Amino acid sequence: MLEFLIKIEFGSRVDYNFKLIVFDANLVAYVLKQPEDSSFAKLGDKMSDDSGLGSGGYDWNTEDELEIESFHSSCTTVPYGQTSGSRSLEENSFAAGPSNTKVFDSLINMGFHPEMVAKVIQEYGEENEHKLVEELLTYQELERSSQQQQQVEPDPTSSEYAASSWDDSSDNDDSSDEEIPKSLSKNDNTLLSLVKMGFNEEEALMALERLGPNSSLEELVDFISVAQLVKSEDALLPPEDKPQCNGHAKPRKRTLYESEVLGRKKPKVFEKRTCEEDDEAQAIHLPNPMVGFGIPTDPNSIITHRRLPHDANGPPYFYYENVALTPKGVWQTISRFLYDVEPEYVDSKYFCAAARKRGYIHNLPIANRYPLLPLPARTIQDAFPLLKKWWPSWDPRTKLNCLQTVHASAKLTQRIRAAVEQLQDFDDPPENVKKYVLEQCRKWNLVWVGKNKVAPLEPDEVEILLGFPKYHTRGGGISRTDRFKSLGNSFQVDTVAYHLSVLKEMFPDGINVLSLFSGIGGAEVALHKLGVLLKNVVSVEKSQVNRDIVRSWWEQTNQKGNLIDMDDVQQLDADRLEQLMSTFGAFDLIVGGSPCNNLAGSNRVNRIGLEGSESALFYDYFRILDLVKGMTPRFQ
DNA sequence: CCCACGATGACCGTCACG
DNA sequence: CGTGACGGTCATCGTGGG
Repeated sequence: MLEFLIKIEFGSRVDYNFKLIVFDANLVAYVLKQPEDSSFAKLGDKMSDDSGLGSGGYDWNTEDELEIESFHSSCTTVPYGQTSGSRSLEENSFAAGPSNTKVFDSLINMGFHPEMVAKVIQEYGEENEHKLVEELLTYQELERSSQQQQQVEPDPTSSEYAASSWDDSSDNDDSSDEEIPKSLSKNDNTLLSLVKMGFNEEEALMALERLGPNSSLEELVDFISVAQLVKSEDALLPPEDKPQCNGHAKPRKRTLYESEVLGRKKPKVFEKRTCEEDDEAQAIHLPNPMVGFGIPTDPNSIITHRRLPHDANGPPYFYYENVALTPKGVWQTISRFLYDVEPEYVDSKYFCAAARKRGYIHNLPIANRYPLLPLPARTIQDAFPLLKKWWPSWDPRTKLNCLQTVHASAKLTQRIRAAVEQLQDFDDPPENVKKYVLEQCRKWNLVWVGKNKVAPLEPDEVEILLGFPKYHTRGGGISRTDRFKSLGNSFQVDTVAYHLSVLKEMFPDGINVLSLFSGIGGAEVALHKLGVLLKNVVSVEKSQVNRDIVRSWWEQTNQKGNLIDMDDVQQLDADRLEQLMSTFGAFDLIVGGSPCNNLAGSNRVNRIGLEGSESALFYDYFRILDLVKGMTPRFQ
């Protein structure tokens, strides 16, 4: 079966090639002059450095992209599969090069195909991982859109099988995951031979994958030669045909690919990303005021209709959350993974007395939302009436800032007391004292708890602000520090409940929930408060204390359904999901907020973006969501 | 009006230590 | 387990210049 596909694929590839014939005499000359140079990568790097513009701006990887594209949509049956099998492939293909396996590993862990990862690393180097992710996403988009195209208008000569093979096997990736790398690892020697012959290992690898494990060395050499020729063909595009892109090389090949190969409507993503300026222009910017598609307290703010990208539609419904203020580009990446759904940015200060700026990406309907009742107090003074007595007139705060995992030290509150005690007139302090005190109060979310006294909030108070039952996190062996930590990492229940409220009417008999990174169960509490019956909840949470909290809440609220908890998202693979779904049926909702450690502004140590060790768990959310999405039709 | 510039403020945190 | 020390990025806003 695999061989059959590959052969057809090869045919289709040749079709593509002929659409792209443009010769680059310079490049051909260069290649010929250096027949012993085994690494075309050098050339590629050199070229892409001064990239895009001018006569030297040869776009080395144009053909690679086609290769990836066509290979991926046909041979590989798991779009973003991540397997141990891929490892061997990765190691083999990189053994010869000076590769940073950390970067490679991390990209593989995000679920990208090793082949694609190898390509982009070669093209862009390893230092800018974010860039690499962007590129990989771009490839994925391309793949997705062409896959759709194929489904809509199958091409009898080349590509109809692609859609069907993909569809048929998207549910059981096990077979394919193993199949491809196995066959490749059997060809280590062949690969080695090709590299020794002076071929770039990537090209060799590509050829091997293309022609199958049983192809002869001659065939492979032939294939690579043709590939090289075609690469060079692409390079002679007249410069004026190349969009001017601020010195960045890649965009041209996309437009080329779209117009020449796809020849059909351009995927939105590529239009957006044609030039750097467009990147800027379409950068997701935060709404002001940050009310998302509306808040219950301002009917004028409410939008009841939006258009979801086709791929985004359920089942299952999904709901993803993370901090709104991330390093640049993070939400673009998240959004592109999550089927290009536009984030809904909401500040929970419109739901409670504390700010909490978060982005939510979900495919839920947005009409007829309703809030939990009673509405929580939305000012500090209403939420904590006892504080009013001590609140100075010159502290204008009515809302708290974001509730975090840490709180102010006793020493700081002591310093503030000292500063305030010295005042001759408490109600009218000098400007510098006022400024210092207010600054610290805002920074640490301090409240006035007595004469000259400020203090951080207690965990019980944080629970209330976040919409949890009082003492939700108290007792059962959890320390005060851990309470702050768990609460600081949690959902604001009222905000999430408002978004999830549409489920109540849709699922009168209850829902099955897959809750990833559950924490202290913000989503579960929200659903329960909404009166949505929880039939089966599979909850994945690393922290034991958090799992205990959820379990204890589950028992305390006399839930009739099942709570299955797990400690590691990595355990949740296709097999496990298959097992769960065949026991309970399909999941109706996949909810989760992945760790923000490497994104949050409070992190001074390693706020390194989505590829950070914690925040990269987002890719597991996506991986699992995408798996479930593929499996769901069978369990409906 | 537009743009550049600086000031201001907010931020689901990490680490070593006792 | 509690404590206390540790900046930088990013968005917004006001200002002054063209």
